[in-house]
Amino acid sequence: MPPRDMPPAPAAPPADSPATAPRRRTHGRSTLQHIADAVGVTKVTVSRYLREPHRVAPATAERIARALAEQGYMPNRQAGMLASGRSRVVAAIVPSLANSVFADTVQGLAEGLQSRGYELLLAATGYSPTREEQQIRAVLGWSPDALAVTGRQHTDAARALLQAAANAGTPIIEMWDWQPRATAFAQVGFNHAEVGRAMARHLTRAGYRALAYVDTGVAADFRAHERGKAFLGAARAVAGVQAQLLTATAGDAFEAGREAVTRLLDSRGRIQVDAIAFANDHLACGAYLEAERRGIAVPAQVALMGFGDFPLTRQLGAGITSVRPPRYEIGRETAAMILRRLGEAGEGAEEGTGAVAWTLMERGSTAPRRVAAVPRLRPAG
Amino acid sequence: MPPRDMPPAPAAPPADSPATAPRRRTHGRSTLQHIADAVGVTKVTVSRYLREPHRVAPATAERIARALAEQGYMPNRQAGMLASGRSRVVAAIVPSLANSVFADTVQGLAEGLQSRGYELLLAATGYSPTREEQQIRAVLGWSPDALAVTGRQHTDAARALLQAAANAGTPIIEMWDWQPRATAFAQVGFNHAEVGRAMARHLTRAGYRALAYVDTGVAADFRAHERGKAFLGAARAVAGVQAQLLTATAGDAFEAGREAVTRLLDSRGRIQVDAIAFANDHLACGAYLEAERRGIAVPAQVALMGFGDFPLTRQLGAGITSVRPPRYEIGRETAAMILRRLGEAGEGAEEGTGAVAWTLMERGSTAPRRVAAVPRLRPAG
DNA sequence: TTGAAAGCGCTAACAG
DNA sequence: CTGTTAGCGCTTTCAA
Repeated sequence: MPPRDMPPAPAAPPADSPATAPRRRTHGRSTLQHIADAVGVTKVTVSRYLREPHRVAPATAERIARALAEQGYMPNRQAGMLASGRSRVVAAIVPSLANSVFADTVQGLAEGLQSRGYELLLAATGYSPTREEQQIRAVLGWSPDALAVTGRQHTDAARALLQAAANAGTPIIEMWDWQPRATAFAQVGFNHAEVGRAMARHLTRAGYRALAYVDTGVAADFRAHERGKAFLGAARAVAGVQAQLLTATAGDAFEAGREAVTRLLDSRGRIQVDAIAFANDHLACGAYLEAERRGIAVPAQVALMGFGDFPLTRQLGAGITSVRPPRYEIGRETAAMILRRLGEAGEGAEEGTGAVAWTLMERGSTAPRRVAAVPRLRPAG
Repeated sequence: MPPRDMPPAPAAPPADSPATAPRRRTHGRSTLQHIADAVGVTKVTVSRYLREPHRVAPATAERIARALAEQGYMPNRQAGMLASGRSRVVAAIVPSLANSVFADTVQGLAEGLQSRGYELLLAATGYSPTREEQQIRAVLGWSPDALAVTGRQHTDAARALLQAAANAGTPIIEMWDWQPRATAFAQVGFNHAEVGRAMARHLTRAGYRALAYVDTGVAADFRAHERGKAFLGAARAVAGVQAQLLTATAGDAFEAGREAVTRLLDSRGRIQVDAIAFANDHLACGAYLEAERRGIAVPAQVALMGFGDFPLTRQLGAGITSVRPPRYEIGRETAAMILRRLGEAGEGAEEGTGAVAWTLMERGSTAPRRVAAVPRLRPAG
């Protein structure tokens, strides 16, 4: 009874289809109708088997299963989405896939989502707000069940698109940032101003007094700018501490870090600050290599710290102090929050605030300065 | 005449729709029908305006344009795909987005494709063949217009899926590898055996005689294994040259590179080979740092070379010699090949072989060995 | 436990 | 230049 196993060539005219007009074009793939014809049921039953197997008679189920396997059936997601209105797709937009920081977040997202049968649609903006707007527009065309974007800075048009989607019931999550005052959308991340302050505190407490923050040359890395601003504010608030701001050149981040160091040298080639914080670890590592080349001791002559906790920070010298952002955790928590809002909540279904913890990884590059180096800060007696 | 501008709330029952049965559920988004109602035409005209604007009367066109903007219309891609049978989506499957090598390829792909209005659907396998199979299955459900995968090693089932898709007319491209004998699918990449041989040749010509190849600990990085195999073969074919194979530990690649160096030390802490080639630059850089820590001079006591041309290779010591793979170019050429096969060929529409050139970047870490170091290879006189 | 009917939003002929 | 007709492959009531 089960007919030929050639997928797209049902032997007889399908009972359920208008026998008069032949199928217009079939893309070579087996459809529910083909399976139904092979088994001798209607496509509804096959569809039901696929979604709620227990609601189909065991005997029928078995024959359907066989036909499915024989024909190598693969569901057409477009059709499914169109009919059901739910896509089982979550879209995520990140600045750059080449940045390992976001790659880890995406990894966490993918793991959390794919375990529940959701597909991940990914787009990168290259740190360009207008490109982000385009990408938001593009992915919304896919009717994702949810959308995760990076940060809280968007063009007005992008914001409008997000707001419209949110109003239509699509969960929108802003990743990698976190503000205490609730914003228009859900957030999963941490507060970058807090990190900037913590970096300043770490250096001042270790006894450093002449500080610099080297910001990234990437204009649209708003979070790095925010850390820098907070760093400077917190540093300058400490008595006896000076702090200056530099902006790294664009291009190769290692070179930019090297160059930042050379810009901080005086005419006799001596470093003018005693500690430098960087917007990211690439810059910090480049700076370390330049210091090493010039015979500037780290941290004896200058302390260095970065952000991102890249593997290389553990390899250079006595280690470069860095802040470990919860990159993977942001992805996981975003996935969890999306699933919750989609009503797919697991056990611990409580809605969190979306705040995720970061850690300051203290390494040799910011070892406490010897007291002798800051004599004037202690009372003479 | 143009009615209210509330998108999903057409004032009157749509002229073109069955007025008896109300729309079942509308996802809050404006549809072609809404626009048509607002303008007073049928949805076909609106659809036509979207695809072939010049075939619509200027007056109508302008009113449609206005309605489109007012309602913030966004096409439903699922519906479009289902109706047209073409998705304007190209899927790509890479081992890892965290690996900058593939990130660049994806970048090239995205640029080449998005300029022609194609969307990129991305999936990562984590270097797992079974995961690749799952991902292939998943993305094929989206009916992509083309599919690019990485490498030529797939599970049998994956190969069958690809073959079926290819038979159904979907262009399938294997990226990052290239075999002279045509394989089942189109290829865009380079020959890794050739690279391995070139690496061996580079070292032996520079006068190194005791070689090692440190392969990656990632079991499914077949291309690295291939380079290693060819490296050993070519090295051993040279008179007086010895070559051994090591496999790096898994985990942090810098640490693995360090560890490889320690494994190559004799009991007195002296390095037993005079040159090491690595499966990738992370390993090579880790090795350099370990050599530096131990006071082993590079290249005087040991030469090092890697693969990938990562930025860090330009920063350490006098530079680490590496092979620059055409990462971005592979993406671009894959895009071009796909567009050609999809009949969207641009000017230079000739089908190439898909072979893309790599470059050996010679740096200080493999400077030619002084003659004195290999005395026994020259005739005593 | 299964089926019939209707329709998701859009495109593709073919008329007019 | 515009409309009519007929689906794309699947899900969803509602009946049987």
